[in-house]
Amino acid sequence: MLKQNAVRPVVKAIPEPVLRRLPVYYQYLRKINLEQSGEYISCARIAEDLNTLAIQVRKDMAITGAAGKPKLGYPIRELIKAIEIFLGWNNTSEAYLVGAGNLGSALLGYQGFKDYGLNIVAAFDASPDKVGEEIYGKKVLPVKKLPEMIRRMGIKIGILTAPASCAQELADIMVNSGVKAIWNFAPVKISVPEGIIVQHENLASSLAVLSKRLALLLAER
Amino acid sequence: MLKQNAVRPVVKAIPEPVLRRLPVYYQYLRKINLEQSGEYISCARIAEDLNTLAIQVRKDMAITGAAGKPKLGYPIRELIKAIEIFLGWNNTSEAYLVGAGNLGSALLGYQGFKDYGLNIVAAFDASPDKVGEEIYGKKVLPVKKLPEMIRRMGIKIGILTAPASCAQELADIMVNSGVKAIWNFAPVKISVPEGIIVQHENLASSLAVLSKRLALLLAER
DNA sequence: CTTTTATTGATAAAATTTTATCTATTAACC
DNA sequence: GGTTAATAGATAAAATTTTATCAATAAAAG
Repeated sequence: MLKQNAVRPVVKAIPEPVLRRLPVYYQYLRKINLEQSGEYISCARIAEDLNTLAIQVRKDMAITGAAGKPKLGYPIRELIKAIEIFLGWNNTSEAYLVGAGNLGSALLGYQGFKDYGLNIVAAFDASPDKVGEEIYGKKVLPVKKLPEMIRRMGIKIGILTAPASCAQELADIMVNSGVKAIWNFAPVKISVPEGIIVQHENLASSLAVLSKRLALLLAER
Repeated sequence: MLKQNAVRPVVKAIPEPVLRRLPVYYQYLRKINLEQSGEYISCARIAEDLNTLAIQVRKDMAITGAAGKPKLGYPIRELIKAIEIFLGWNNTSEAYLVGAGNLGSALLGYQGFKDYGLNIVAAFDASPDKVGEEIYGKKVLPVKKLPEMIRRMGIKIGILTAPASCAQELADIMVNSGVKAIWNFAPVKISVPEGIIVQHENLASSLAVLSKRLALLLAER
């Protein structure tokens, strides 16, 4: 009999702060890779440019498995590759976007996602006005067809940009049809069964950090 | 002579995770306040609904200064008010948005900001096509006028939704004209003088967390 | 009016994350 | 080729954040 507990954490949980920093390095390194000719880059340099600490950069890189050389630093392209592979951005995942409003349209038009291995295949909306339209080359389909399409295409990622009032309902539909991860832009918490991932994107959270810092700054006299 | 160091941290630095959670409570509490009739709500209930831990909720609430009553919980409306005041969302700040592209337009159209004390007064863009337009009732002005307008209106917050390639340049303009905080949606790190706040909103960071979790989930067989 | 119980608030422990220090490696220089 | 210096990698310490425990309080019940 196999000891399940001993086997499970082969894939050690990655600290969220690390995961959030990796894309920052990634964007930076790709830029550097285009701009400069050198093959290698040091932690110190990365840290300076991104104003953080060299040690943190080194630790973060260690997590992706990237290896550097003493006196030289990390090979830039390998570093990029390592992050890409680590995050699973090397092979594209297809996603449906649900809710073709302002924000939804903006996301449909965002070219950057392909760099992150995300391909938004189509959009869905409840409004008859929007259905049939094309937004940045992506078809807008009726929500009614969502379950069938998720199943047929084996879609695992849903991007939820619908109003708060229907977010839960749409999340349920997605989950029941086989979606495993929901990127939730609606400003409400949505409940999902265990084993389903919800990544809540909350502009307000970010704004809160800014607001409070600004308030403190301005209060300093 | 006053000891500056002793005086400075009257306003204790607030942990960022706490700041990021407060808006989640805020959104939740406002919803609860409309939906249910009870005056009070307990940590346990909040924690259950938001699936987190009661202790964490209590700690977070303590930071805002909100006080609860044994056996009853927290007065809902006071809690909402406490968060609002704590984050400085009770009095509105005016902001300019720079870069009226897809994302910029989406933000201009987002009604929620007024709940967070943020009022986007106008947009600026470099493209002559966009200048003169109105987006969701907000005028799009030429970037050339940005410095003057920031000064004249005493704007402290800039929302940067321009392409990566001109982000730094626009940030410099804003800072030089008096902006104290930049909410940066461009996928590049921008450098600012000390004392200026940059809040970097990186979709890729959020996506990274989702990607990795999904990869781990699917790898679990 | 006393007892019970749910709940906050305070204090303490544990876990995690960040930062520092030290060691080993290797390219560049002499 | 040996020496120096820059840099990654490993280990350890510090700081922060989360979670647990316990004590105090006051509403509700008897």
